[in-house]
Amino acid sequence: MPHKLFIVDDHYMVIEGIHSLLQHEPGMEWMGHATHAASCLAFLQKEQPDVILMDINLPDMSGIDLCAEVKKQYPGIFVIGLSTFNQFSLIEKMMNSGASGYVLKNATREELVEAIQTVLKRKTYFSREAAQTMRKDDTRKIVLTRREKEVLELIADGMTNNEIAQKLFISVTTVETHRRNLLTKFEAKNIVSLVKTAIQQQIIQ
Amino acid sequence: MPHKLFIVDDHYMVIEGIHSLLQHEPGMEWMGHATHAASCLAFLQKEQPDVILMDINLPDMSGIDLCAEVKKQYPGIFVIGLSTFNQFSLIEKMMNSGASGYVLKNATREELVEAIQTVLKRKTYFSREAAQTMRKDDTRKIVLTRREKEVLELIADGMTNNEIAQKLFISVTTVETHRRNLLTKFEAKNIVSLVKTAIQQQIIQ
DNA sequence: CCAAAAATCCCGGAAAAACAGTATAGGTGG
DNA sequence: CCACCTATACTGTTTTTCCGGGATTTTTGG
Repeated sequence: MPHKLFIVDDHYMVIEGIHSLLQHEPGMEWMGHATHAASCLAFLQKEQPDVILMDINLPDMSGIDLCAEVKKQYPGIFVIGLSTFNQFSLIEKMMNSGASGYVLKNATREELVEAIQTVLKRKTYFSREAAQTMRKDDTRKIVLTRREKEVLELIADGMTNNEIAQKLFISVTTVETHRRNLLTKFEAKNIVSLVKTAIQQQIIQ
Repeated sequence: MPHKLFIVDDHYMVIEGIHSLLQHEPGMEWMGHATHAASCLAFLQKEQPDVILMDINLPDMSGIDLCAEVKKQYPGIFVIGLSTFNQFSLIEKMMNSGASGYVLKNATREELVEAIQTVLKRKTYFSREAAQTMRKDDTRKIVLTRREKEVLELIADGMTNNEIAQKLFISVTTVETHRRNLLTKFEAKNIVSLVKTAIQQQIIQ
């Protein structure tokens, strides 16, 4: 029985490209595609593939959330994340949503085939460059509490400690403490450089 | 005589996808592809296409710089920018490098064909969403002087006015003046929010 | 239930940024 | 050649951040 494959990506040229790359691959059945999350979920109500290749940047929902939803409703489907971005934070979030693998869009046909075959064996697959990113992990993870992230976002919006205190109905000194803890966690010498690295590391937008 | 087409993109699936989408299009000859800037330039020394579809994110050089180089050496070749990102700054830079059009990667086959046909008539083409982005241009352009950008970068790295003054061999008060001018230009209430918008608008990295 | 983590709060002082107001030298382009 | 932009520089005041010390209460997970 051939393994059924489905792809979710908003780029027609990528869908067409993967279709073309895999069309002569034995043991794989092309079930079709969706260009957004909603149509993907609608399709799954009727038919279920064995593997979904899922882009992270979709117009209506992030691939990360879509993956979590799919795994919740259909735990048996294996999801492979597909993205241009070779970022630790993205790969990590995708895997936490239950994905079985992550493939960059510069993957070769061979990598694609290997990814699909590997996840079907209930193993995890990363394309070469993605695996490299996961290995080095030089930017060791900065973990913020809910409140700290909230305060950081307001700081990044240009609010002063005083304004933040009023907005959150807490004392200025508390805001000041959060600010100091943030500086320690980021090992930053001031808030400006902190905000820069927070944006670069996708901690805030 | 069919129009010769070449594509530069580091994503095999995109190359394959475009090839597949355009293979039955009459009047177009597929010349081949390159996955990085160097091999593109090498190819052009032997043969020249009429149109190049050029990705902006290449491993060895930005598509923006590659486009400028290609147009300098071969002004007769029409370049169409190709990218995931629908950002004003990118589209603008690509057009300033001499591109004739800009197509997002979510373009349909019809848009691709139209883009190629349009640029061959020496006209400019934008895919639907890219055109939208160019039209609204709500973030009216913030123009910084060379020195202001230099100072801004140092500020964003967490340096104080004093440190910057020493580094640039100018007075602290001069740095302070630059800082004030930056705040005025960005209409920001402090440097933190300024740095945030500067990163978002790709003015700094 | 209890320890750890998270969130809250306080003082005081030094350092830096923000704000207001001015000014001058040098280069560029119409 | 003259207006305009750019880069430079200064004085003084107010506001905000940064840093040194704490401390208490609430929440959460094993």
